[in-house]
Amino acid sequence: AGLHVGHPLGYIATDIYARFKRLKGFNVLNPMGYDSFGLPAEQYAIQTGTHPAITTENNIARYREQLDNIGFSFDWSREVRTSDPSFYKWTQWIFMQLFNHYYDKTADKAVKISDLVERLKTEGNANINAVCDEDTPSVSAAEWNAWSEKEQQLFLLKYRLTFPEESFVNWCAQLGTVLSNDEVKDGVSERGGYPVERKLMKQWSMRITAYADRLIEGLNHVEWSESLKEQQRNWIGRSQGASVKFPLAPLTPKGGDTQVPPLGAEGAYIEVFTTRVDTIYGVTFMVLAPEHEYVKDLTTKEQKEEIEAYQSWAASRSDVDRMSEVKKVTGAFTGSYCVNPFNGEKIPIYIADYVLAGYGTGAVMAVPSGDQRDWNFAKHFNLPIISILDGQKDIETAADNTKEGRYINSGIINGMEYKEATNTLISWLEERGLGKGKIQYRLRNAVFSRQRYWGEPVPAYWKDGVPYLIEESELPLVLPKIDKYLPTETGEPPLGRAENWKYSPSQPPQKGGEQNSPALEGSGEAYEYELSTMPGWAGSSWYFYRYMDAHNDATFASKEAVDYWQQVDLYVGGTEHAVGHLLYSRFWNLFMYDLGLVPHTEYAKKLVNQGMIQGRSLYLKLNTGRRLFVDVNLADERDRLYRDVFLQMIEKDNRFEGIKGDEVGGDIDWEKDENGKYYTALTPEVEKMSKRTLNVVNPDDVVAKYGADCFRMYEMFLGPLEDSKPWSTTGITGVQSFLRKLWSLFYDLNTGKNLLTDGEPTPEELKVLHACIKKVSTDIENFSFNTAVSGFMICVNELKSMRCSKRLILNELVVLVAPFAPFIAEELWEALGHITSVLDAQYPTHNEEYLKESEVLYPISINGKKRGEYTFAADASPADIEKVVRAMEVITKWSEGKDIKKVIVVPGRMVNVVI
RNA sequence: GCCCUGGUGGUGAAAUGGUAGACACGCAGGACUUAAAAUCCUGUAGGCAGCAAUGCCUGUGCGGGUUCAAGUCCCGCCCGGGGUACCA
Repeated sequence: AGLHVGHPLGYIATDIYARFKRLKGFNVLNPMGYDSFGLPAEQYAIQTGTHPAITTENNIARYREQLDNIGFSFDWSREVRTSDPSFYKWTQWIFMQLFNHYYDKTADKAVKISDLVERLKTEGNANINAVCDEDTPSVSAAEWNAWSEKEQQLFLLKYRLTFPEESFVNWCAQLGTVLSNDEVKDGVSERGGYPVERKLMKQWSMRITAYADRLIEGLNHVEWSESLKEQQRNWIGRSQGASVKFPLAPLTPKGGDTQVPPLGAEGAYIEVFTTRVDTIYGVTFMVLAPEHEYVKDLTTKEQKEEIEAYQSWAASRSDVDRMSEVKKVTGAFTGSYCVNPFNGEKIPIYIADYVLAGYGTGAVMAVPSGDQRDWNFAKHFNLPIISILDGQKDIETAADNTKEGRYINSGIINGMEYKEATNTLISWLEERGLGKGKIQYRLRNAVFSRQRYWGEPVPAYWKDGVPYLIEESELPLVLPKIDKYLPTETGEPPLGRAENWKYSPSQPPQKGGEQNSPALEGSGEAYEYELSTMPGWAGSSWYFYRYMDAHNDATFASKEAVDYWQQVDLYVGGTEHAVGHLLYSRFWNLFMYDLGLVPHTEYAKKLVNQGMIQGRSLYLKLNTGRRLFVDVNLADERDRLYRDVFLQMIEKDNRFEGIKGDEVGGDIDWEKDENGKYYTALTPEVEKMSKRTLNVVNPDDVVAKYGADCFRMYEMFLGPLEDSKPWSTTGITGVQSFLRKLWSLFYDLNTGKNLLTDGEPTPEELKVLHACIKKVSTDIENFSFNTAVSGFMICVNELKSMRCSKRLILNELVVLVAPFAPFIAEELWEALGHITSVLDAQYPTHNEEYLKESEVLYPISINGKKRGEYTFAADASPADIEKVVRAMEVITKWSEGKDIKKVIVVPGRMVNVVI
């Protein structure tokens, strides 16, 4: 449907900034491109059979028209499209690099997998300190060398930065794709409302967790909003603590009849993760998640009924339920016990849904004296609460999570303070193999497969159950043609429909243009390509580098180009990308940095989150209680819908089928206006602009009515860029009349006569101009565009009241306005007699001399010596001056021997002396 | 619950710790006009006093505090928006 007025907000801001910097003499790269893979075009293809590439092409043409209408200074020669093979060639290339590297913790960077292979050959993996799968076994050089090719390759997958693995996904059979948690609402897909099931699938995964620490650390070096950085930190969720094994007390009697060997046997244990191992002597019970795998075997006969009832109740509760009932304590006793390894205390084991199966080990050691949730639980189930710190408050009324004080009732750490105690306990655990210091992250590896058509093909094929990459020289691996954009009958992704979608080492795929792989005539081996495609975030994770060298066919961007442009100085986008795109792209950037491909650990120096422009939608409330959105353009300015308009509308709109609106007394209450015409009052609501709510405002319409300059300035004038605000044109006349006033400095609006004069500017005129230069420049640098617009208004109003049409003044003013209102600036620039474009002008700098407030300077004598000058406002009254002079006498007396740097006097206030 | 944000006129909003409400909308009054539109001018936080110029008082969600001086900084609350994971 095209862009709405909310979309250009950020583009206008960056365009103003780009033009401003260009006028200041910088070489500015202000690009635009399209992240053009994705589900909408694919859904449309499924419905209509139109190839997504065609839909994409049409939409881009539409966007381009709208963008051109607003006067952006984008460098279109650098335009990128993520769905273009010449672009995704490099997305695939980066994927291959990820496959060919692993994360070496000692070097703290990505290292070639071939280096790993060399080491495995000679020393096995005993000394390899790398990020890898949890279940990676140790292997000696001899074992490695004895392995088959397949065994070796499967082993290497445990290290590669991208690798296939079996994982649970939200599978929606009707959409034929995997959905994110976000796309699933109440067990059905958000789009279409189809059922969603948990299904185990082989998915490509990205080992982003390898970069968790560096992703956190890097946040300290970028100018991003605190809230955004905080969101990323929380998403990565680093917590430092320890894992502790609690041996199980002998089971008496055993409840379940399944056999999980470790349970009840010698050495069986429950492992927990804790950030407060120092409180371990305060542990009085253990809580497992209801879904914990041990629960069944831990439950005694007597408790079986209660536990099972609790488990099924917990399973029925949604996350929303769990969160809204934070204060209600629930749980059940399993009947079993474990043992505190430090003091041998017998600890009862409970289950409760405040412990989540998906985080840590799904088990918590409960310390009611130090944790409020544990405390509530202990009170509810009448469990003991032991104080373990002498600094702790009264633990009979509430828990106290302090770390202050010395430990009591705490065995080997009695008398110690926090740090020493923690270290002592961890060493104790590590010596006995009962636990260790551990850092836990919330961040999970990122699933990198989509069972869709409209995405980048993964440049890999399968041979004997092992994935191999195609040759780099064979890139791009172009999407094949398929007959329908749906999964195959056997449940394979859409690419499974492509004919001859196979890799043949002897006959590599042809390059350029959409095609299937060559027909595999006669001889030669052929292997199945990977059938899933890459997710939407693949192309968007590195595209900013492509702008630097958009047409390079030899590399993603030449070294010269990357060295020249370095990094993104200013990145404007919405907060919705906080933990998706903005995290993945930082991850890829760090990886590319490790490979020496890019010069910075962070690719975006400054990031600004623009707010959302919301729409005002209108509801029609029917007498039946139904609420229907009505196109905002059909209502009048008082939000009234007239009956004649309504009757026309319902003919075209099938949502109104069966609704009686053509007579009084039908489903709608009609009222008569002053002229006797029937209308009904609509109810307004503010929300996101969307097709569904029929509240979309097209920038083309605003531009047609007020002009692009006015539209640009008004969007800026609405308020701070970061704020969300509803769209409304009520104030646009203010900007419109500003532009008219600006014009009227050059031409008489009635006669069209040129008013320009050649006189020398007066000090007053210079002051007005230079105040404007100063204000507007600093406002742009601070991204305060709304106040910059105010600055223009003040300036023009003052020049107008001075009747100043002097070329020397207006010349500068036009350049100042040019970033905001490029069209009118160009015309006025020409009116001033310039033959070049205003784009080639130089941005003026202000001169403080012209901004001085006063004419009267009073020397101030301190300790008998002249120490400086004091400036009075020009309109200061003699009485005020006298007051100050008297004050200065007092100061002089008081300041003997002190070094006075500055004296500030505010009328009606105290005198401020800076020493 | 936790994290991040924000709370200022009728409205959108301004204010490096220094005369709160710039600028704009809206509204009211006036000028021009046969009239209207357009345009221009004046006024516009609240209260009290005054014929008036003007003067005084109160005001930035609530309660405290720091400071010569607080919308701004600190502490404790209340409410809105965004995020989230009851994360041990």
